[in-house]
Amino acid sequence: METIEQFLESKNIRVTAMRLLIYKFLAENQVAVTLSDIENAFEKADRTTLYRTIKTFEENDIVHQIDDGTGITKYALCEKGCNCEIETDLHLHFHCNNCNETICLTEHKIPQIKVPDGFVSENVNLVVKGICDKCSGQ
Amino acid sequence: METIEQFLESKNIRVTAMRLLIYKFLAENQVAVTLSDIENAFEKADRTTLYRTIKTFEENDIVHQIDDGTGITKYALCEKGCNCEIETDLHLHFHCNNCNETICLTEHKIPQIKVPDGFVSENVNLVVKGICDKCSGQ
DNA sequence: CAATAAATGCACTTCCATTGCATAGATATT
DNA sequence: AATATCTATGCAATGGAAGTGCATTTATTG
Ligand SMILES: [Mn+2]
Ligand SMILES: [Mn+2]
Ligand SMILES: [Zn+2]
Ligand SMILES: [Zn+2]
Repeated sequence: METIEQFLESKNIRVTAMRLLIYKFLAENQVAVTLSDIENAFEKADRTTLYRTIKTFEENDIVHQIDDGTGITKYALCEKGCNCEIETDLHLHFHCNNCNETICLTEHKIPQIKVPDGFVSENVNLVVKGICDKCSGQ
Repeated sequence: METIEQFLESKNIRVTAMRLLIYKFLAENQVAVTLSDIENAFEKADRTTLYRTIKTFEENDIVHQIDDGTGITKYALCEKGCNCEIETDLHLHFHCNNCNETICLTEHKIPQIKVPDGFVSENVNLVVKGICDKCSGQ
């Protein structure tokens, strides 16, 4: 069982208190979070530090960015076995129009999309909007 | 053959010089344009007017908004027969990582996307990124 | 023509993302 | 251990795009 410390070191990222806290925060949240969400969770920390921490994570394929169409960038931990380095994030994202939460549907891979002749598809962003299970359920 | 004037009137939009110019500009461009693109094309006009014109078009299903992941909203004319009022834009969009242009692939409809139980899909945003025909071709 | 309504232009605001630079903290080197 | 070196953090400022309030111009109506 790999600790977070070991995991970060394996990515050649220095272990700091802040990074551990933010990593744990992301791990606790099953939904994608905004920078403001992180900011609210760590009011003592500076916004820039949080921003740069998440960028460091992103550059090292620890988190992936999600553009769910709200205009605010969201972030979520990559799955364990994900190969962000090689291929881009292939699962789809769901944005709830009711509670405004965005979640990774990591089980749901994006289908192969046909593009016209002459076009080369490199990656695909697929966001489904609607009502999430928590909001639709009773 | 319907003129632009008649078309705007059919949508209960007053015909103004500015609106005609912007409509023509959109019709000339086969690619999706940003507000800045329009601004550059009409340097004499005020940004707010351009902004509000495009919003008016959007509200009346003359143009649709495209979020291609660049962070900058783009707009394109709706197809003639499109039923924006009823269903959301169902075709996919292609963003070229080389020339940065985004185009509507109106022929390519978005496939039915399965979502997990409890989730309700209301609409889907699908953007394929890669290399466009102009950039890949020789 | 007067009264009314809509479109335009200017200024300003808000929100989020991003950067420069100074400082604190950690690592490496002697 | 002391110093030099590098990295992470914090603060302040910037930039870009979207959006709004209000005055003015322009069009429409009676
Ligand atoms: Mn995801
Ligand atoms: Mn389109
Ligand atoms: Zn919900
Ligand atoms: Zn291209």
